[in-house]
Amino acid sequence: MTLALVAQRAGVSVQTVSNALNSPDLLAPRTLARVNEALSELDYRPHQAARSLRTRSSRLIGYGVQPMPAGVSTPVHDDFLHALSDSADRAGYRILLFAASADGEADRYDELLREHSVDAFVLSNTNRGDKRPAWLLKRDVPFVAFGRSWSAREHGDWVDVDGAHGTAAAVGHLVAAGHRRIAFLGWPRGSGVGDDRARGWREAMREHALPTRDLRVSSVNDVDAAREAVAPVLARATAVVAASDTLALGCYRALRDRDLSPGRDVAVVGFDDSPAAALLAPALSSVRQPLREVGRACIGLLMDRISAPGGAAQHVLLPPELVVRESSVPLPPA
Amino acid sequence: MTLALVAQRAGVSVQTVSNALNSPDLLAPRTLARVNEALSELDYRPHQAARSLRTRSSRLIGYGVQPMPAGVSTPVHDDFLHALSDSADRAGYRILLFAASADGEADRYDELLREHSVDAFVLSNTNRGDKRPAWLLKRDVPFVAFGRSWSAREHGDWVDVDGAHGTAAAVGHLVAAGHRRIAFLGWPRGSGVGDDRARGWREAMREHALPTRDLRVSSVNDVDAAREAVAPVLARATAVVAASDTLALGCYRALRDRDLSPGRDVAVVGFDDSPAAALLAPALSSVRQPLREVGRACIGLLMDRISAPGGAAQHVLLPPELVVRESSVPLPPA
DNA sequence: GAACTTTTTTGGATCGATCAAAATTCACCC
DNA sequence: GGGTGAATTTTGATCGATCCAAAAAAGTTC
Repeated sequence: MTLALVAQRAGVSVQTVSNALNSPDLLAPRTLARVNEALSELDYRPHQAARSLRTRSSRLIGYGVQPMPAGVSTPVHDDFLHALSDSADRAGYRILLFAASADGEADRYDELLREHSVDAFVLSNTNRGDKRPAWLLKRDVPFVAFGRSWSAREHGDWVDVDGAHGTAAAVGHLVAAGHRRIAFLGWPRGSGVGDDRARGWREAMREHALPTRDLRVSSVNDVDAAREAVAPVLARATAVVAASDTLALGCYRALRDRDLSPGRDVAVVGFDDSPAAALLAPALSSVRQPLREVGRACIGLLMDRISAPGGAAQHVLLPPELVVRESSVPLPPA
Repeated sequence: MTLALVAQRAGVSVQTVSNALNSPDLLAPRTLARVNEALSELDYRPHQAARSLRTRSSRLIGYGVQPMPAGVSTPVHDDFLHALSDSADRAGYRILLFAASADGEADRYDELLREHSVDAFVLSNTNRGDKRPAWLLKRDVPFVAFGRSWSAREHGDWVDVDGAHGTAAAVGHLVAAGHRRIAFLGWPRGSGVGDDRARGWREAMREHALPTRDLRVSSVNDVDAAREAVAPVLARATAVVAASDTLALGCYRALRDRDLSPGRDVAVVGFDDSPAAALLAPALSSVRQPLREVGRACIGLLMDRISAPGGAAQHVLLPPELVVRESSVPLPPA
């Protein structure tokens, strides 16, 4: 099934069929109709390799999957991948998956570019000191990062979830439920994401004229570490906002240690809405990242970048959504 | 960076360089060395589109991501995707991700084939009555399914996890710990995966000369449904093997309802080793699917199929691994 | 109806690799 | 030294779509 066959069938030249596909406004209406008929009768699809060779564009977007460090549950990004593929499809692009090394080596990226296998990249898990953005920027390769580059000076396009907005929403919700002493269980200072979530809590507390003194504790992202870290603050607080569901679970454990019940005695709100959140007893309130929208926005920015390579960097900050469950509302009398 | 440039630098013809890459044994050692030098000095990579156009093979494998029905936690297949990309890479292939509709419509698959965008497919989530295998088989399109086709007659290649082996291992482990009345909490009969897991339990019980009568209960894959379904059997059993972690969690709830403690009073083993399993209190023993190996095997079968399109169908059944945690061993005295 | 635009169609070249077959080089022997 | 056959390298054509420039057709104007 080639253009030539379609052309023969429609009684026109190959170029005319190509025009019918790529710039239909060049054709006389009568001709266009005839070609379109042949096109759909033969159910024609252009041969991607041929098109790609000529136009020097693969219409493929690279996405590197990193090996999951055992135990760390990546915020299920199935949803994200689906949204990414779906939006890309609509824009006439597809996603090329490749195995990226955990440390963000650029080799794989370089290889794909030299092979002309991809036109652009979507990055995720961009951590502080990630060399990929600068590397791509220098080479004028279109890319978007899911996760802003916290290392300030760089300015590539990115889409991110407004963590501060999420923790602030959690505080707002708890305040409305009557809480005043709301603690924050976060990660050690220094991680962009963690500091951002902490900020949301701090600012929201200030806005409600509530004290934050002695209400912030930190722990690495591990259930037992969090359980120990949060213990001392439980005497002073009636609610805890955690920077992740794992930390929130540590908080559950610490409460149980003191024969207190999450939700009933102390309200708890997590972050990420991992699959486990809904399954816990009591079910954990958590802040859900709008992964579908993130995927959509990534493709949107990428298309802008591809069509206007020199344009100013764009940033999209999406608000997450607080999912209220049993852990932050009084349980109904059984 | 084209073959022509490399050829010029090495002082040979274009074809010679191509041969150096594709059939190096055709070249005289001296020439090969010279070409290789030029090749690596210029850091040459073949233009995929050009290669693909000529060889009529994209070296891309299609994988359709389905939209995740909300709430149902897909067995985190991040790991699977990484293994898939990694193994594909090693075989000189890459993964093309596309958004597939939930109901397994073939349109998208057809489109990709007509565009020559992919050479083969990896299917996952093949449920009973899935039309994709038959469709691909009829068209002689190479594919592998993750998950055997339970609908008997079809014979495409597949890789699957031996569910029966997993539940049998759970039974063996429980028997070794002294349990004799071991119940099975499964899904309603009729699902291939569920019946397989049930069979493993039944056969292992028989092998250990243990009774199964009145020890099997079923429920849909929902925590609260499972909680109710498992209740009656708890009086008769000292251990429960569940067909999924969700069901196992329902069992936890049912035990708590009766003031019993999972692990201490009644042992519980789940299936899938979802991220939540390790986080529960007590941590849930569960059967882990070897997703890395599954991914590797999928690519292996696919390569065989591509090189020998007419060969007999191959099947790979991988044993899962029982991960023992607190829920199935006596807790150490605190 | 000639001269000049504007619109539509055509032929030929091109992207960069591989295939098939021809041309060259090499080794060996009489 | 030339002939034979094998090993090695080169030439020319091709995959299928798009770009370019120019030809053909249609439409305007005087």
